[in-house]
Amino acid sequence: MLDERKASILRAVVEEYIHTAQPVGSGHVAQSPGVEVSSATVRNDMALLEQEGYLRQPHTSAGRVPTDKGYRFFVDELTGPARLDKSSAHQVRAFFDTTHGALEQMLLDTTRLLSDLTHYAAVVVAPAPEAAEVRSAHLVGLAPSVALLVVVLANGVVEKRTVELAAPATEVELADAAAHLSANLIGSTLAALGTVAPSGGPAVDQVLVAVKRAWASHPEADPEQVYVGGTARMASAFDAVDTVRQVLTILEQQLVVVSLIRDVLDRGLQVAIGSETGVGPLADCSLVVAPYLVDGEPAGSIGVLGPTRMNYPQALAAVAVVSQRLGRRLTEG
Amino acid sequence: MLDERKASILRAVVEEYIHTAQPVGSGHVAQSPGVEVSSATVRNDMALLEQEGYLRQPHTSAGRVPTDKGYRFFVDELTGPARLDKSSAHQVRAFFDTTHGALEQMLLDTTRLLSDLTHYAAVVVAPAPEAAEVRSAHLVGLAPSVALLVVVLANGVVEKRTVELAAPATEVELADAAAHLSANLIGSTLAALGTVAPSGGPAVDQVLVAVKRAWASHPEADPEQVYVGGTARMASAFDAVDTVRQVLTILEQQLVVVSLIRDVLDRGLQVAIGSETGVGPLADCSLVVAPYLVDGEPAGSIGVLGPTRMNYPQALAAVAVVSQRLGRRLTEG
DNA sequence: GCTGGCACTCGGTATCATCGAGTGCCAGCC
DNA sequence: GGCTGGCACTCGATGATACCGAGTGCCAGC
Repeated sequence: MLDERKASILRAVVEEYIHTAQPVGSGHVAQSPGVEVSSATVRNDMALLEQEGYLRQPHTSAGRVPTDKGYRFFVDELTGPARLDKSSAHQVRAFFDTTHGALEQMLLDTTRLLSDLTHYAAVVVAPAPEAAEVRSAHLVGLAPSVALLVVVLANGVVEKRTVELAAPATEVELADAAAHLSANLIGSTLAALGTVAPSGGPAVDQVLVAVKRAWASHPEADPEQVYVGGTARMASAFDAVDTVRQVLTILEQQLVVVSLIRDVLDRGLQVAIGSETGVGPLADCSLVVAPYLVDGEPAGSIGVLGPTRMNYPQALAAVAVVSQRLGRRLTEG
Repeated sequence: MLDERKASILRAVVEEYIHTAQPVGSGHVAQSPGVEVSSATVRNDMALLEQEGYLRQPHTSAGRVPTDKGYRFFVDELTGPARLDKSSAHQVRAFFDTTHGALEQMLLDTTRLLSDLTHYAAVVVAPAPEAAEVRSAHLVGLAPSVALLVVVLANGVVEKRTVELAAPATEVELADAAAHLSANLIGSTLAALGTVAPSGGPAVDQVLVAVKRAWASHPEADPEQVYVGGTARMASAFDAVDTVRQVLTILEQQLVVVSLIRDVLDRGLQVAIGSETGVGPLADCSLVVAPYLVDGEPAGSIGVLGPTRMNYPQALAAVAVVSQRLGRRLTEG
């Protein structure tokens, strides 16, 4: 696609621009290691690279800046699998060795870790509760005809739903219904809730119907819990306050974030660059994502959001390592 | 403290500055309703107001800007209890009439509501779990010597702790321990957990000891859950991207936010202006807070964080109304 | 004690020249 | 043919200069 020299020149432009955030001129590129030709030759090639859409000139007679396509080529072809530097690797290890407590807290802390590693904003999508095995189910009365369904999953997550009963139920009836639910659900996933058979007793069945209805009406009360951290980093990444505002607005919409990440993963990508995200306000942002596996199955995903001129090798390495360690940690339980 | 005319002039400066974000000159003030003197007189008074610390001149021969002390006087003496405008009041009512589902989601949505009403960032501190009555307690085995303590509170909150057992326990032993806990806790608060007496059986007692230890080591795994919303609004409030970054950094530190709010309330204040917050990076921010009552008892608090030149009457009204409605909604259950 | 008048300040804006990094192009060299 | 040095050109950034006007402090007078 690109001959070797053009590729080297593109690499030099991208790396320099990531470093300085200033348009890169032919002189600098000619002096880069890996480029052994004169600035005039570089100029010719840069003009071609611009024609082919890899580079862009902010103004006539300024240096060149990579386009999304340029970054894409850099990420796909010019960047090998990178390793985390020593201190970062140590930081990751220390984090997963010492982290403790509830899953939710760990996931939130993981956004901090990722953000510290990369200096960009970080997101962590929690494991889908549907995938985990049920360990126990309880029904607790809160008011005469309001109960709370509490389901404990094997990974330590607790799911709950408010259940509005058609008629008041006694503690005993609730306990019977819970026992029936437990008997049918333990060992399978929450998805099996829809197919639980009636138990026989009318009072208990009334409760079961209400439980099913409560579940069906909010199957995803946590539509896919997502944790966001390091948003303040976005303010360092851009100097236009309006860009910052737009990006923050996106990050506040959990639904958008989740579907964005899912979409990127569904396309088989690790990185979405600028307009590839499909989200207008993120035109100047790139997203690096990775799923994490629990018990060998994809459970959730993590990601890093930064400016398009992000340090891709570093971000990719950080996301890869953290997703792997997080998966391992959650598999251990 | 300030004679009537000076107060009127200060009011005019504050209101104008809140509106335009530009230093206010004597000419504009003289034309304001409520000020019936010439600009020369206004100038004299403004010089005095500056000497006394209510106003500040960004540069010689520019207009005046209120100081923290100026805002403080405005808030304390010049601003009566304001009412929410019609559409906002309607928005609040509609929100609390239609909101449903889990407490957590409601509190998160409340930050959206407050942020929409005021156009500033909003925080909601959840009710302290210690205060709520226990409705049921369960112990679920996750691994041979790991169990999960799940406690359902009367307000629908579910508290959980991972419990590391000294020795493996059977399902029956866990159930016995849970029954013992339930018997001792139901009707009182979680604080009573520390004083639960042994049950007699050694296997069960082993579990009880582990439960107490788990609770004691993370009494506040949710140190005081806090929800933050509308952070993107901070990017509209300031034009220095660095100020935005600093404020966001603060908002990301839940502990800081919680203690800040608590501190303000402890001082008996509704509003903390600029340096009154005691947090350096918030020198250009003001915080408007209010507690909300559940069953007549202070349960949690809500707040709005904006620039010092915020619309105080509006923010105070919004916070007052929302805290009241939220408390009522949570009291109903 | 308030006001109109006046000299003064000084930040913001516009104009203009300069500078220099960077470009495109071309003739010449290997 | 392809690379290179050279050259004229572009144009954003920087800085000097002037100007404008909103705003001030002060003072004499009503």
